[in-house]
Amino acid sequence: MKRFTQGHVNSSSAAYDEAVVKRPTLQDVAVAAGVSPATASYALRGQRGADATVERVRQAAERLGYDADPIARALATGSTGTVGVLCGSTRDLWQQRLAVDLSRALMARGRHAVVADADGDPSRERALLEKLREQRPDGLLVAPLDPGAEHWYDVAERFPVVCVGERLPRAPSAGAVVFDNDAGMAQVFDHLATLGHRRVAVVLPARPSTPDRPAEHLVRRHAARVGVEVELLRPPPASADVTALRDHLAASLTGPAVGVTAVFCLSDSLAFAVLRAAAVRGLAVPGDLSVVGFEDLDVADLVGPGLTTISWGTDGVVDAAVGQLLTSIEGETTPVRSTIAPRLVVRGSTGPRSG
Amino acid sequence: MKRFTQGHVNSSSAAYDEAVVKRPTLQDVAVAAGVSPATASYALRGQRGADATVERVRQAAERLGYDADPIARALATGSTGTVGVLCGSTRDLWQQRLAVDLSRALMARGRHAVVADADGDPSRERALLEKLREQRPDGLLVAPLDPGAEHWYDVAERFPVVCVGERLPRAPSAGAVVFDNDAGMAQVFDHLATLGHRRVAVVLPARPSTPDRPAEHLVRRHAARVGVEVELLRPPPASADVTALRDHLAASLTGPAVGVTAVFCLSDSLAFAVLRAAAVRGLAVPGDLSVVGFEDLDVADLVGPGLTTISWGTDGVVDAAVGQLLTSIEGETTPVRSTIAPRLVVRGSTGPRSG
DNA sequence: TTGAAAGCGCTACCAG
DNA sequence: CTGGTAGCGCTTTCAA
Repeated sequence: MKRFTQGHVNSSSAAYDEAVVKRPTLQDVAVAAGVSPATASYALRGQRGADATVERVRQAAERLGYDADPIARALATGSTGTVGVLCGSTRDLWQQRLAVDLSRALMARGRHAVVADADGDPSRERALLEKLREQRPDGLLVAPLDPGAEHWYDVAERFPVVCVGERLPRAPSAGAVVFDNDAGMAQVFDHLATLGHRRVAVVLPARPSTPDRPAEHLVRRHAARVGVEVELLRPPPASADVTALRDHLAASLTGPAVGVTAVFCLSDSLAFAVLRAAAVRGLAVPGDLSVVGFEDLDVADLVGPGLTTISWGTDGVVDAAVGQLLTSIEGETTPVRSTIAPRLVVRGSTGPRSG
Repeated sequence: MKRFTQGHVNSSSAAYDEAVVKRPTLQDVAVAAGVSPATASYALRGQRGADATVERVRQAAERLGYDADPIARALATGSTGTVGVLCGSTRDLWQQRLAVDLSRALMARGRHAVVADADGDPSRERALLEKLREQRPDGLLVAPLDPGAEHWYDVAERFPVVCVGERLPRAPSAGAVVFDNDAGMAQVFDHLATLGHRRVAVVLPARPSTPDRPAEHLVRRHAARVGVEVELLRPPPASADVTALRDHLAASLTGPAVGVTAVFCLSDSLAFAVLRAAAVRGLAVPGDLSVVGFEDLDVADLVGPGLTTISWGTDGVVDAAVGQLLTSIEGETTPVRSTIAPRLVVRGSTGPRSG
């Protein structure tokens, strides 16, 4: 068994344990190649050196199975290659997907992500932000629970930050990837109005502090434009629990939202909850109730049936976010905004009380 | 704007830019507290020192807003606090969930995860493993694409490794969290047989190299036990694409699997594909076809309808995996095995050609 | 109980 | 084109 040691040499009788081989260092490579550490360092990074020397160093490194210690490199250069990803809640399938996709994209670009999940709790969001900062990331990608919070300002002043799905009003220096909600809602309301729906419920995600005024405003404007009556539903943040949320919505369906023929949800996870609520109430979807989601998860074609959604092209979001962040890390200072365009995916929604 | 610098002091005219404040170091704290760096270091970690001294150092640190640089600490101690998580494919919703849950659990335990996703490609699995190793993680958590691959041996010899969902036959020193497939399949076949199904198709996940003999064997044994005839379906690895997989299975439904009344899928993602295939063929689920999944995703209650599943308690998996890994990192050398027990979740599956 | 000093492995300056 | 060397910020030994 050949095992490289890490850490202090004094840990156990390492030097005398033939099973333990010290991991080769740049020093070792330099000696093996008959050059100085400096030369070896430059050579391996292709920064300078005569071709012959570079080749010799490369061979030596290869032979020893050397590769640079990223920790030591990070300490020397001050850049860790790490990007912090902070999610509001990976219970939300869209964010879950976002988190893994961002990880993958970052790794493909030679960096690595450290994902933190606030799990719906704003105070945890704050704490995790602190933890991520301590890791000295090169930048931060956030899908905030509470975009209006004060702490984003400090963070954005110290690290390149790109925010996904929102703007950070308190942190003008942060980049952002936002959805063209205006266009998306236009499509949804046009669709519903065309089908003949006159009264629709709109389910807004709960916000820990700042209620989502802009979204609310857009909803009202578009509803008015196409002449449909809206009933705003705001399930409390507490109902992150699946059944609690379902029951809350089921109650709404017999209360404030009684008689609506369509429900427009501002996230797919909310749409799922509405589908569950409809099942509880014995309402057929899309027969009795048309349900529209505002994302487009892979499973959207299976649930329901007939969940119509807005697709925002996740790939575009990931590319834009990672792209922005990396240029920002590489020195660009002016914050950028990318906007993602919507595309309506109709899956068998119908007009009111038809089949 | 007050921005801490990272990296070499010589980068730009840092010293003369009043907007830039150098992040406080242990040295600074030591000076402020009137002690040596060594004393400060010990004091902050509560390792030694007179109470008064410790308190003084604490105050100084607090006042300066100091917190230790994890990079420097990692270099000095040889332990990075990082755990590599390598997933076979986060396209699979179960693994996607696993990845984020592991990240969360690790962070809660004071470490952080770097997740890599092989995305269904065994050669990428190998490459990513290499990348993760270079990060000098304290340990590795893997959900392998190809458990039989050679490279697991080397890795397991050099790092604490815990494998979830499988054993690594080539790496006896690795820990494992496995599912009690025997019990799970017993439940599934009992269930189907009780409902009166006589002929069921079983969809096995494609393996890049080693075909999953043990699973196949279990299937045959349990099928024989309850007297049902099985038709094994192995969609090719190439059909990772959603529609390709669906079409492949739809073809099977009119080919080898014609006339089956139930389909048992060894993962929920496969079950989803079967549901799509059934839709293509115009088969009602669970009326014409009962579908059983071998995981229990959160959305399982919505798809279908009536997807019966085996629940493996994700929390248990995560706890076991992280627990094993951390004790292994902390010095325990003997590999552990945890086994997760199954629980059948029946959602409206029916007997053959009934309603 | 405290401190001086030697690393950890690499990068980058500056001189040769 | 190359090499000495001074850090990066922390931990840990060993002596006081």
